[in-house]
Amino acid sequence: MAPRKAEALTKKPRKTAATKQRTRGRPPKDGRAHAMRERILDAGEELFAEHGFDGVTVRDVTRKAKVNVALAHYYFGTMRGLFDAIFLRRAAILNDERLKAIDAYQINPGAGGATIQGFIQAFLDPVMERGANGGQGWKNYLAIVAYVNNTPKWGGEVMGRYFDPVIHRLVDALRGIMPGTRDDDLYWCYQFLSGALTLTIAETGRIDRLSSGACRSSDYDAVKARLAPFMAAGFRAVCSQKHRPSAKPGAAER
Amino acid sequence: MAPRKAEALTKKPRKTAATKQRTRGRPPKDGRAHAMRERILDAGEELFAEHGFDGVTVRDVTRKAKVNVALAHYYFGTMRGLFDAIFLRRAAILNDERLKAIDAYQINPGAGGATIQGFIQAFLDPVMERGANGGQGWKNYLAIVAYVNNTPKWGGEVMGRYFDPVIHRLVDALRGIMPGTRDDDLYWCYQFLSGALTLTIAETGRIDRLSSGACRSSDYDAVKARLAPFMAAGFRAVCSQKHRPSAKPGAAER
DNA sequence: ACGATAATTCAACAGTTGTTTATTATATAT
DNA sequence: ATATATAATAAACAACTGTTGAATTATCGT
Repeated sequence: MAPRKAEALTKKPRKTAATKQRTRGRPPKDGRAHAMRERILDAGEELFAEHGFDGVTVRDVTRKAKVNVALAHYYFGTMRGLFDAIFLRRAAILNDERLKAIDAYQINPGAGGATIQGFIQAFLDPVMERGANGGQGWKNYLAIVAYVNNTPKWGGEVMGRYFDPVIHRLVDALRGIMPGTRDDDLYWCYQFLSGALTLTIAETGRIDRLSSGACRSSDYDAVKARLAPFMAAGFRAVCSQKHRPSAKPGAAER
Repeated sequence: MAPRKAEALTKKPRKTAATKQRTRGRPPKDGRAHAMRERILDAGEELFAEHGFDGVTVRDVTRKAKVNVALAHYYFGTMRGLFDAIFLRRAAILNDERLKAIDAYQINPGAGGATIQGFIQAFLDPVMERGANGGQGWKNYLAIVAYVNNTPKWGGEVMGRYFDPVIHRLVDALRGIMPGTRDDDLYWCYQFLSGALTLTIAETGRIDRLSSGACRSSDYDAVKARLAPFMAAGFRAVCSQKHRPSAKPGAAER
């Protein structure tokens, strides 16, 4: 590996007098308790969002947080522990909002009753809201969720532990208004929805270049206006076709 | 880092006589030239598919390929060079097939003329075919494509360099049979398609658990039967709505 | 037959890695 | 006031990292 930093070494601040610079020991409290712990979480969130788990070192994180390396292990034990803490910090908040949004829609779906698109919109809205107006911290967090969801090593287990309840809530609601739909149809459709959402919150910048500027990865308003209608139509197309005798695909379309 | 291997050291094979084990130097040719070069590519493909770029070391690759570390640098210069070589090896094949599939469909779309679903199916078919019947090598490669597409660091540049032509070909074809469609609608819809496809070829195993076994990540036949109809319906729903005066989403549905 | 070239391993390099232990300073409970 | 718990840094650890240069053996062009 190539050397990363080449700085002139600073002269060691011998504690003669005058300055009395404290460099070790517990700091005097200044309002915020656990301030450094959260600095570590924020720095890690930013770095993991950009480089993934394996692309980040503990020292990268503590350097960005302006904190000693050992402090990360003091609070989180291992690097994996740090990652999990970052993942957990916002997961509960987001999942709670999503469950409530689906419940609220089911209780009061507005005129005409509940629709597929309505449930999907409820499922998506909290994510869109955080992505659009939650600040950089939430953007970074969503990028981490995208990373985890797409990583074979973790996509199975880690995502499931935290996100499954909301997803089952959505699938159940959709099954309720599309009676007789097969489970495999429902879950495959959910996967298509999940993939589209995942790539969106990853904000890779790919669509920006691909569309020559017609779209911007960060434009959550544009996504919000299109994703739910798109997905609802997809669910309807796949789940309504009565394909018991394995009907050839491509029969009825356009 | 925890120690990785703890093996009893083998006794050094002093070249007295009899065995005459050659351990260094150019090997006598036995049919296959560049056999070791391809062993490195295969080993890297498998490892990068599972762990991503940063989760793999050159030594991991050469160990799996049963080859000396230095040989990887002899052939590929840097680790990044190795990754690029792996990415490139199958990219040309796949893209060529996809371009031909779209062309073939446009020339002879069958009774009733070309459809949205038809073009999407042509775009997807080569991927589905390789994923279903291409063997483990192609599965690993597709997982790498998924990894690159979802990684902010590379999703923008690397993917574009190799995959853009096929995508523009698809988008142009779709614009042709949906005249007047706005470019942002088209490209956002493509992103939804791309995300769904990406998560599928990542084969994370998530849907297996989520669906309690109703779906299997590796079941490309199931995907093939559902993805194109789903996406075609989504494109139609988003691209046909004449939303010049920014029509409220959720107005006409179900 | 022979020199050049290609393909491979060996051995080392300097820097980085996750983690641990020792040390220091403040806060808090008694 | 004093002991204990908390929050932080400093320094070290052994293992691992990407990469390079030298050594070794086979093939190929002449």
